[in-house]
Amino acid sequence: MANSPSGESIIGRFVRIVSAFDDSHTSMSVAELGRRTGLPVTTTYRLVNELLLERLLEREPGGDIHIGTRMWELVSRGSKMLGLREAALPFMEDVQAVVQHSTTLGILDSDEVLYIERLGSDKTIVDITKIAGRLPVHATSSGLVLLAHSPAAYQDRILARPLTKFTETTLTDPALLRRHLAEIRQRGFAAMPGVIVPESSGIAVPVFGPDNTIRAALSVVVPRNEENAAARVPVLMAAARGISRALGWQGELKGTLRQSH
Amino acid sequence: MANSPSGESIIGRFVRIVSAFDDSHTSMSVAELGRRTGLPVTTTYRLVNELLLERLLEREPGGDIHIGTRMWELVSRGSKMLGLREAALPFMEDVQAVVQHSTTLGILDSDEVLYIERLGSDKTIVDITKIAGRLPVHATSSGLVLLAHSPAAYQDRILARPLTKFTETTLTDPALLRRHLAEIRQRGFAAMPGVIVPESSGIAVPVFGPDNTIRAALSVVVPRNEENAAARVPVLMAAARGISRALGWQGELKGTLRQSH
DNA sequence: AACCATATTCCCGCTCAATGGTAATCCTGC
DNA sequence: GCAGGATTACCATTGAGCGGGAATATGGTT
Repeated sequence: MANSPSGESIIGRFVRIVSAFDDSHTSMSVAELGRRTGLPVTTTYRLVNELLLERLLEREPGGDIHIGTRMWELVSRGSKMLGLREAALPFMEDVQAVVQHSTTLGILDSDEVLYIERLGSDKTIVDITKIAGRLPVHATSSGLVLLAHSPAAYQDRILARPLTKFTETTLTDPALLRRHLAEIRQRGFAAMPGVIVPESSGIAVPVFGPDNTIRAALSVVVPRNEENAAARVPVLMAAARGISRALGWQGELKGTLRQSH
Repeated sequence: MANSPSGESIIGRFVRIVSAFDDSHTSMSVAELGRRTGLPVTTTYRLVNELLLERLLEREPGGDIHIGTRMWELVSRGSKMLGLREAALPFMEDVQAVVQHSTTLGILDSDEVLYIERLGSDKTIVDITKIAGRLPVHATSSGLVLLAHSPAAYQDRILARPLTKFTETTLTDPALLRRHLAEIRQRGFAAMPGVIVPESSGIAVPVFGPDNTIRAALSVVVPRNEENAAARVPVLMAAARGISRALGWQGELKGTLRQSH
C-alpha cells in the first residue's frame, strides 16, 4: 500500500503535509513544506499541485500555500465535532457569561485531552488550552474527569505510564491518582489548582452521551488565588447536564452501575 | 495523475469520501459509503482501511465509520480559519450578549458565503445559517457586504449570473443590486429583510484585514418584525472594527481609494 | 549588470501499488 | 435454516506515482 521506496502511501504523505501546518505555521512555500515534511522535492510539488487542484490546499498571492477553505469545510461539516460543539456552545456561553474567565470543552483522544472548543480569552489569567490543542490527561482537570469516568482497563493503562510532574501540585503517584479519581466520581467534579501552570486552576465536570458513557469534559480556568473557586461548580454542573441532555442523555438510570472500579 | 480507469486520483477519491459525510450523515457503513461515493466496492474498502490506519477515519463499535478526530484536529490546527475565528469570537460574544438572537461570521468562498462561526441559537427566529454551511451571495446580508467590498471584476462576474429569487424582497436585478452595493459601501452595513426566508432579516458589516481588503462579514439575524433593527448597527460596527484590528488592520488609510467602482 | 542562492518547473524511464472484478465468508434478522 | 447484505480474500493487469537530474524562474546582494 505504498508506491514509494520509503513504503509510504499517498494518504500517509497527505497526513505529513497537513501536519506540517499548525497555528504558528499556517502558510509556507512549497519548498519549505518539502523540508518540513521530509518528502523529496519533486514529489512535494506534484502532491501539492494535486491538492491545489482539489482545493484542499490554496495558493496565496505571494506563492505560499495554506490549508484550503474546502478542506476545512468538508471536514468540519462531516465531523462529529460539530454536533458536540453545537450541543455545547449555548451552555458554554451561559457559563462564560457568569464565570467570565475561560470556558473549555475537551474530549479524550489518543490518551490525551483534545480541546475542541474554548470561549473567553481573559488575558489576565494563564491558560494554555488552545482549540485543537492537546494536554496530558493526568495534569488537567478535564483530563482527570474524563479519566475518572473511563473504563477501568483504560485507567490502568494510563496510570501505568510515567507521568510528567509539571508543577508541585501535579499528582503523579498512581495510587494517589486512583484515590483522586474516585473522589472526582463521587463529588462529580475535578478541581485542580495549578497542576500544569501554577497561576491558574481548572474546574471540570463530565458530559455524558445517550449510552451514559462520558463524552467530554466541560471546564473553566480561573485564577488560582480566587477565594472560593468551588462556588463555580454548580453552574458548571448545570451546564454539563444541559449539554448531556442535548446529546440525548436520559439522566442516570437508577441501579445502573458505573463503568469504573 | 490517476490510476483508475475513471481517470481520478487518490486525492480526488479522498475528497469524494470525505464529502459523503455531512451534518445529517456523520457516520455510515463502508458499503453505504461506497454507494454514496459511487466508488467500486473493493476500492472503497481498501481506501477506507488505509484511512482508518492513519486515523483520518474512525470505526465505531457498530462497525460504521465516521470522520476521525485526527482529521478534524489536523485540519483545524493548521487552517487559517482558527486564527480568524479566534480573533472574532470575543467580539462576537459581546455582540451576542447584547443582541441576543444569532451572530454569525461568514467569508467568501467559491462565489458563496461560507459561515465559519455562529453564536446563539434562538429557536424563536428562523435562521438557516449553519457552521460550515453555504448560502448564495446575493441573497444574504453577509454576502452583499462581502460582495460590496470585493474587486469590481469579481462583482461583475457574480452579477452576470442568473440570480435565484428566494422571496419577494430578494434583489435579482443586476442594476438594482449594483446601486445597492454602492449604498452598502457608503453606509457601512447591509440590512436585508427576508431575502432568503421571509420571517427574519439580517444585518451585516464588513471585517477587514491588514491590507485593507475584506476578510469576512459579521452579521446578526433578527426577527423581521423588530421595530428598529437599524439600532443594532453601531454595536455590530464596533465589533467588526475590533475584529479587524485584531487581524492587524490599521484603520482606513487616508487617501486610499477603495477597490470598487 | 552580473551574481548567486533558492524556489519552481520540466523531463523521463522504471516499477510496483493501486485497481476492481469475482468469489468466498461473515453477519443479522426473519 | 435461509436470504440478503456487508465484509474480506484473492489476483492478474497496468499506468500512476516516483524521484533523480537538468532547466528555468525568482529575488536579493554587491
